Amino acid sequence: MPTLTLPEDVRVELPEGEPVGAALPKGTIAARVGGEPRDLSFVPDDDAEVEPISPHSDDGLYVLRHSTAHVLAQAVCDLYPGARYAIGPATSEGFYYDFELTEPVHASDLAKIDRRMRQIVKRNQPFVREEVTREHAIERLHDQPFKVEIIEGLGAGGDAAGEAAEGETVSLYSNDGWVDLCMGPHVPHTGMLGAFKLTNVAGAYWRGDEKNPQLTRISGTAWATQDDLEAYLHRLEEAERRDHRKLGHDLDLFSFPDEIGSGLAVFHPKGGLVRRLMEDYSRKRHEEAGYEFVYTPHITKSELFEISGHLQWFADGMFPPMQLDGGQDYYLKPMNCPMHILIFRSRTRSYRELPLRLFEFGTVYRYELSGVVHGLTRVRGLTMDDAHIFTTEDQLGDELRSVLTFVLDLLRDYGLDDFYMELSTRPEGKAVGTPEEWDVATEELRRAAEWMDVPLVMDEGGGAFYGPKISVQARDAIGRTWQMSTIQVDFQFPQRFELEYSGADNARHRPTMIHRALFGSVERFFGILTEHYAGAFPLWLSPEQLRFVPVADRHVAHCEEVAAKAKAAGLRVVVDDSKESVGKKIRAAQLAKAPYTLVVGDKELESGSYTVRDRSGAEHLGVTFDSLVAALVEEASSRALAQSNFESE
RNA sequence: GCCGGCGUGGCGCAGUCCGGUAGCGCAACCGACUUGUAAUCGGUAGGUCGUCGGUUCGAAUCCGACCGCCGGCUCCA
Repeated sequence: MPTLTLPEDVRVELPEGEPVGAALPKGTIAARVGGEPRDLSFVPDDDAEVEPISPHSDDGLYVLRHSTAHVLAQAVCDLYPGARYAIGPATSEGFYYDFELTEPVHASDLAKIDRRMRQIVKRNQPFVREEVTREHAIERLHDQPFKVEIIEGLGAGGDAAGEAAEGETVSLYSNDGWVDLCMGPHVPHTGMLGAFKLTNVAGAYWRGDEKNPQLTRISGTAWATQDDLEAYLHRLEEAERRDHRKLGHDLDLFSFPDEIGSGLAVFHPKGGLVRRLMEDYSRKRHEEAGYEFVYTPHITKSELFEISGHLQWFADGMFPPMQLDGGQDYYLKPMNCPMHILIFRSRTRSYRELPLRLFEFGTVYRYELSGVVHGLTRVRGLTMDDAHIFTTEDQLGDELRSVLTFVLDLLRDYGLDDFYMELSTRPEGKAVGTPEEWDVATEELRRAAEWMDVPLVMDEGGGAFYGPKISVQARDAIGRTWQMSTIQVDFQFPQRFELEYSGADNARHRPTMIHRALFGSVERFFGILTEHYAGAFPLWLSPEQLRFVPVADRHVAHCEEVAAKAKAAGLRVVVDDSKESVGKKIRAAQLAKAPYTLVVGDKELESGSYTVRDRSGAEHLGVTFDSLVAALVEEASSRALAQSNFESE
C-alpha cells in the first residue's frame, strides 16, 4: 500500500490500485506526483510525494486550458468532418488549436463551435489516458498526418515533447472516442471546464515555419472561474480603451494618411507638442550626461552599409535602392550607427576625448512586412534616440553602468518604474566576430546588469549580428511589458570601419562601441506612453494644461485676461469660447482629457476664487488663481504623476 | 510576405445576401438661447460608397487586380 506525502507533511495510505485523486481534496484537477504532473486517475505503484494541483495555480490553469483545447478540437472535428488537427497548447492567457480544414472558418462560426463545446462539457466525458507503442499510436491516428509526423519526430530525436525515445510508449487521450496524442495531464472529465470563451480565428504556420502549410488557428481563453474569465475580458476591454491608435485619433495626436503610405506617421499639432516635450526633456538630460549632438543625412551610397554588413544581413528589411549617378545605389538608412562612426573617423581621435558620446534623434526607414505594421509601435519610418559611445577597453565597464543608470532614471521620469532586463546573447549562424569577442562583450554587459538593482533574465541567441545586448523591459499601467531601451556592446564595427585613437602610450588603439537607445523609437515610445497613461498625459507632457470654461459671453474677457497670466507663468492654456452650454463645454474638456478645468462665471468674478475640476471629475473649491498657477507650475516642473493638491482659502 | 476579415461624408454605423443612381447619430458651419461642472433647440452644408478594371440596360451591392486597415503567423539590425 503506497504512502503518499502531501504538502505540510500530511501522510496518506493509498489502497493498492487506487488513483491519487482518491487521496486529494475536492476541487483538485490534477496532481504532481514525485514532481511529475499527472492525472488524478494516475495509480502510483510506490510511495510518492504528491502535490494537488488547484485550477487557480499556474499549473492548474495550464491543465484547464489544455483540456479546453482538446474539447475545442473535438468540437471542430464534429462540425467539420475531415478536419485534421495539429497542435493545441495552453498559452499564458488561454489556449489554441491549429487545424487543417476543408472549408474556411470565420469569426462568425465561433459561436457555433462554442455551442458544440458546451454540449461536450455538459456530457462530463472522462479524459481517458492510454500508454501505447508508437506503432499503435500511428495506427490509431493514421488519418491525422500532423500527429503522425509528431509521433515519428518523437521516435527519431525525442526532441519535441521529450517523452518517448526509441521503443518507448507514447500517451493518448480520448474522450468519447475522440483521440489525441498528448502528454497530459488533463482534468478528470469535461464537466470541470466551462469558464472559457473562443476569441479569435487566424492563420498560423505548421511548426511556426513560413515554408510549411498554413493552418487555421482557433484560439480562446479559459479560467478557473467565470469571475476570472470576466475579469480577463474586462482587462482586454481596458487595453482596447487605451489603444494608442484610437486615442491618437480621438485626441488629434497623429494619423497615417493612406497617401503617404503604410507605417508612415504624421504628428498633428497636439501630438507634435507632446512629442517635442518628450524629446526636449531627453535632449536636456543627454546634454547634462555628456552626450554631444550630431546630425546625419537620411540617404547614403550603398558602400556604407556594405562595410557595416547591414546589406549582407538585412537587405530585405531595407527599402530598395535608388539608382543615381551612373548606376550608383543610394539607400534610405535603416540605422544611424555607420554615420556616427564616420563622424568619429573624420579626424584623428585622442584617448582624452573618450568616452565620446554622439547622440542624434535619427530618422531611419525600414521596410517592415506589410502584415506587421501596427500603429506607432511598428512603423516603416521611425526616429531613434540613438547614441553611439566610443570608449577605451578600460572605460567600458564604468560606461555601461553609467548608461544603465541613466537609462532607468530617465525612463522613470517619463512615468515607467517597473522594470526587468534581458541579456541577449550571440545568435548562432547569424553573427560576426569571434566567439571570444562575444564572450568578453557578453560578460561586460552581464556584470553591468547584475550591478543594477533590477531583475535580469537571459535571452539566448537574441543578440544583434554585431554584438550582444541588454534590453530594458518595462511594465505599463495595466501590467503589459514592452521592450524599451537597448544597450549593445560592439567590437565589430570598430574593426570593419578600422576605427582608432591615439593612446597615452602614443600607440594606436581600437575603441569599443556601445550602441544605445532609450525610447528605441520615439514613435513607439509615444504610443506606449499614450497607452500607459490612457491618453491622460501627466501635466508636464499634456498638450493642454488648464482649460477655461466661461459661463456666458460676458465672462470670456475675464478668462482671457487670467489665461494670459497663466500663460505668462509657462502654462499651456485654452479658453473655450464656443457658444455652447456649460455642460457641453465641460464634457468637451473631459473628452479632451484636459488636466484642469475652471468654470468662470459671476461668482468667480465677484469672489476672485475658483473651483478647479480635475480629470477625475473631482472639484476643488475656493482656489485662488495665484495658488492654482503656482501649484500647476510646480506639478509640471516636477514631472509629478500625482495631481496637485490645491490650497483652499 | 502568408491566412482570414474589413474599407459607405471628419468619427461611429445602416444599406451589400435578393443590383434600380445613398441614410442615421455625433462632429463642422449658421441662427436662437447666455447658460454653473459629462451632451439646449432649430437649420445648413458635406459622400463619383478605398482605387482601377470587368459583368450588366443599370453596380455601394456581383467578379478581378491593386491600395489601405484589423486579428493572428512569420520577421524585427
